[in-house]
Amino acid sequence: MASHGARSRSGGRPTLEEVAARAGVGRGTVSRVINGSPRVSDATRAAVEAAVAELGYVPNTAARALAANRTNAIALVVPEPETRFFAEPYFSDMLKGVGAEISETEMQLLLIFAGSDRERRRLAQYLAAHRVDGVLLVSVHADDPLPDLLSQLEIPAVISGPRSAGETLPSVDSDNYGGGRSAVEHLLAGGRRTIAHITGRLDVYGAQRRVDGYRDALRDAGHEVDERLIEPGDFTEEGGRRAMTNLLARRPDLDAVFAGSDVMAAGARQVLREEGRGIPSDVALIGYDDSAIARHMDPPLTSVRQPIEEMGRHMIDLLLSEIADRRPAVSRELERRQVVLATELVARASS
Amino acid sequence: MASHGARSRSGGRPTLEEVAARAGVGRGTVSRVINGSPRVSDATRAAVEAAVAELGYVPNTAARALAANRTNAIALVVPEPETRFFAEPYFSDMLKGVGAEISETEMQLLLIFAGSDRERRRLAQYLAAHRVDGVLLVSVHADDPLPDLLSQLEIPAVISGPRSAGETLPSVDSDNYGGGRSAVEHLLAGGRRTIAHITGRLDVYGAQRRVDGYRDALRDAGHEVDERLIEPGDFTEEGGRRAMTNLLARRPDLDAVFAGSDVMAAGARQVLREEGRGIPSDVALIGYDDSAIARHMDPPLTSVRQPIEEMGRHMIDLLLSEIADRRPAVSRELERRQVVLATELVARASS
DNA sequence: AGGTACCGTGGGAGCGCTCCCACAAGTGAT
DNA sequence: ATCACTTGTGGGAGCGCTCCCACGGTACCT
Repeated sequence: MASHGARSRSGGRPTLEEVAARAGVGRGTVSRVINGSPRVSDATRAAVEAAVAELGYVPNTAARALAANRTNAIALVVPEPETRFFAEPYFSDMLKGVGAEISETEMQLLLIFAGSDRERRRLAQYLAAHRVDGVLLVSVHADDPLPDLLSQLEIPAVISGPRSAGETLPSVDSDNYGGGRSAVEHLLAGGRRTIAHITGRLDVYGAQRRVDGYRDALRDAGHEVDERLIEPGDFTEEGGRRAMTNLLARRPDLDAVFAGSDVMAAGARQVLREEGRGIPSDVALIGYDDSAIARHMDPPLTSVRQPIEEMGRHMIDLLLSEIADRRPAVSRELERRQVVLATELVARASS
Repeated sequence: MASHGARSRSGGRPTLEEVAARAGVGRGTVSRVINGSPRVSDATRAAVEAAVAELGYVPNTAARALAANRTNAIALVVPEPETRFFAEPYFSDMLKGVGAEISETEMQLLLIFAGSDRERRRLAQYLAAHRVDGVLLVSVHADDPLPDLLSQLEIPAVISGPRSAGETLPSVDSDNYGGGRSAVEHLLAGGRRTIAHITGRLDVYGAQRRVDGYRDALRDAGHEVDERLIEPGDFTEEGGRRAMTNLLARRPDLDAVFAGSDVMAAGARQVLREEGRGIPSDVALIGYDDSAIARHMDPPLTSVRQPIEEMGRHMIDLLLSEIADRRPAVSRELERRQVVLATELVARASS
């Protein structure tokens, strides 16, 4: 009676204390059972579990987070203006993988958009407040300050697509090099000889790797690499058009084009059509991503598929283990954790 | 010295108490400033704000949630197996709108997948624990138990796409009726007379409304509605193929098709091609959603665009106001809060 | 002058947990 | 029988806030 009375603000939900009373044990014991500690006798554990079931007890996350100084939440940070990430199927597929994997755990997934400067500042505050146990970073640019901020704050993070060959953060990526190779090898196998490449934005490491794959595949097949056959694009349809136009001007004799994305392939296709080149009769065309566009293009577009959903799963796995065995930053920098998943060439009528 | 010593588990971040000490005021006063209470003198407020800035103070969310019994979080619940929602551009666009709007606030966005039974049970627990202040429900089926669970738990919720004309939950929708009408009116204006309709899944209210719009547009133009021109689809490409085949068998004289989705239109297009019907020379084709498929189809597909991003924004707005002015459920059932946004017909070469 | 009304402010109590110390009881070696 | 562990358990203290009561100070009435 000394206090202002039970505020009972929790909407009548049972607390640890009540479960303890019901089970005839102490608070600590219930906590131990809830958290799966082995230091509890079987009989006691059973009694507590019964009480939990009878009362329909659900732990209060906020109290837990406050007392234990962890949040049980991880953030997926989306650099929104990067439309590439929002492009189908990348975004939804990755989310599917992430969602599936995380729902196996007690963790909750926070979605944070870091597009505008305002949002970036908010995110920085957010991270400074340690409101998440870990961060999933997707499609980060080479010069993005976010990764550094994260390691400075010592927040575990996993990146999709390393920023460079020397990436220090754990990362999950698809085999862009192999994907590029397989596209070229497929075209060579189809008898093509003059194969052009429309690259993605070259400040994206994955796009560089695709170019590397393109080059090596040609070399390994005994072809010389003509730099005039490589034209930079920017992942957009318009960029694809422009690149295709330039390529045709420089090497009108080309008989195949490997585009660094389906969207750019769509742009290239338009130009080829306008120029009266048949696909695949005159020019074979290959895209990258295996998006809806590829399936519905006319002719249907051969494309390199990335296991994006699986990448999402791996990212969560990596991040969780990163959170679990946090050890001194020193030893962690030594063991690089990089996962690379294989791509798959989906052959269709365009090649 | 009586205690186990300062645990200092918060990673050295400043607390309210420290800010108070620095500013030379009490804890309560700092709290008032942080929460924008008007009951603080200007001088005090300035002092506190200075201290906050100097110390780089960021409030601890968990402590706040625990003390105030609210979470400052809202959940976006995604019924994952509903591939329709995951279809481009629906998902990413809505997320863009939701993300943009929520980043204007202090709220955080949780993404929860409720596909499998396991996930559903987890969600129920989650909600029972009142771990979010409100819920955004997308693409809910007429028989989904979730909405009832939410109102039972008295958790504010907003639904995208009402389940029926008598929807009791606040909802945001696009004008499916008007969209259906505009498609048909466009075809009529183009001189088409025998207009077929491939519907979406009719257990989706929006799909029904599109049919209603189709019917009324024909009637209002003085045409009779031939039920043989209406064929149920299921939003899939294969469903579109099947429906188109049936329609051609029944009414080989049709000169236009309004498909309830772009994907179904893509299926219909294949069949029309196979049957040697020219698009739009013999048969005009219209889709719905204005997805990437529509833009890249050959010929480019006329389609009805929904302002999905805007819908996302409105959903957040509705939900926040719902959370803000929580009042007795009785009075809230009376005032239905339903927002309907206009669609836009995007004319392309297929019609 | 005394009363009444409000400010603005300080700080106690408590939110529901986890952490950890203390302690009883049991086990085995000496 | 004594000592040293180990195992299971209870409960105090504290996490960093919000809520709300209490209280001194003004301002305005009668």
